[in-house]
Amino acid sequence: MKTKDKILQMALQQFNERGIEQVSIRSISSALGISAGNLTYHYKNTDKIIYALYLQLVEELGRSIEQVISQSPDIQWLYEATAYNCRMMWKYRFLLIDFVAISRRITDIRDHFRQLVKMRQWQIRQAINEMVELGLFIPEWQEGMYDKYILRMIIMSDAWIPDAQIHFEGQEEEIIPFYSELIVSSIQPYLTPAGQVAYLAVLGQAGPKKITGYPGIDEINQD
Amino acid sequence: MKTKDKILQMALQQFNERGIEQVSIRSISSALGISAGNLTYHYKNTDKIIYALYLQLVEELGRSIEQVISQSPDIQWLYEATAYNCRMMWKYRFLLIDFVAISRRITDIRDHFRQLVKMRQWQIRQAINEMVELGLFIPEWQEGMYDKYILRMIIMSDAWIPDAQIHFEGQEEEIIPFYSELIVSSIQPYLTPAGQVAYLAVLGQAGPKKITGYPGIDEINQD
DNA sequence: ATCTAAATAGTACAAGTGTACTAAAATTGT
DNA sequence: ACAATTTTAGTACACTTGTACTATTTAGAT
Repeated sequence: MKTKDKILQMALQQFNERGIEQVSIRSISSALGISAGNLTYHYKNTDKIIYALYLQLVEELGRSIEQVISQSPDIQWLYEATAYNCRMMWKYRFLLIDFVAISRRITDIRDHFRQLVKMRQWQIRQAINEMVELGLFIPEWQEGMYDKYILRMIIMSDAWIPDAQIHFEGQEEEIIPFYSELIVSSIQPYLTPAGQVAYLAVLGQAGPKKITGYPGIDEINQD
Repeated sequence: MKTKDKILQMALQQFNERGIEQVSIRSISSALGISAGNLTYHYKNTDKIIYALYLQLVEELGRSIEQVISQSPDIQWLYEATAYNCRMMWKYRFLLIDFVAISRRITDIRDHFRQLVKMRQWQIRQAINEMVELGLFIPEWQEGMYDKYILRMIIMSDAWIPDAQIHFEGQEEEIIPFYSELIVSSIQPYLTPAGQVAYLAVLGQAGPKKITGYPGIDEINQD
């Protein structure tokens, strides 16, 4: 593996584990057993590394969109797209955890991200429109109803990561399925009876119906 | 005003404007025109200041809960409680923007916050149960439906701040009403017809029905 | 008025950071 | 084989940060 890739790999690991403030050119280089001078040859500073990793994330997200845009959307598709997105977000979670700080330092990222969100909004909107046609989603009975829903969904799809970081400790394997399902479950009240059936079928094969493991949930239901 | 309070005030301002990494004992003290040595006399380091500000937030949030817990919940109550929370969150927004970084540095905050979330979950659960009794919310027709909803709502009530920070620039006055309504609007599909009426009545007096201003929303609806 | 504690200023230090620079080593093309 | 380029190591510097410490001023109590 090229040094340049090894740097990105190690940087990603350290960013995710420690947060961006605790990672420096020296911490990465010493972990890799290379000199700091060598690292600065490849990446002038940590901001350049962050930017490179951001581009990686965008590319990986884009790849999923291409894959998925060909077929016509259904509940299964929605679930898988969400799960895939969650996995990618988790892989690059430091970006979302420190996103405001990062976007303050690297304004290119903020500008690009804004575009990305617009694209995602548009794509989800198209998918919902199609699924209304297909009789899976109920028609929009209040103006702006689905726009708001989409916005909440997009915010949620970034926000679960800080939440997971705070409330889960250790048990990493459970995190992705838990939050994937939590996010997808927000569609439930917008489904037609036919959509409900499809949703439950997907859930039946993919995940549990009851959320457990999240600290606090179980205690609520005891009484 | 006591120096100790002036420090907190200035620190809050700088934290919100620059993010925690860009604020130091020296930046605060020089802005106040006092010596760094003096500041360390009151607060040993920035972490102590952050913790003090966190306690302030918790106290202000708690005050709203007390006020509100006496009366029986309705849609109006839900809206006002949400708006009040949003205002408080925004006032201490740096805490939520950098929450993961902060909770890594000050583990007391993380532990306390976990408790706080549990409390909020429980309170919302009680309120929803009551509003189901009152015929405003539909009965829970799927196991765990409201638990998931509550969790999404709580995540959202912290997550809108980073989103606002990225997508809004300048126009601060619009932010709170916009996101308050976005959060509250998530209840809509869970309302009974009677609940709908109450919800629309509250909206009519408090905010616009259509979301505008959020970059991207308007473009979606052009076609 | 004086004694004591609180509050403030100022200085010094060790540690860490990005940056710039030089020189050696490795790789590549011809 | 050799020249040119890329890659690597190492060093030095200016800057910032938290921390510790001393000395001075201010305020309050008796």
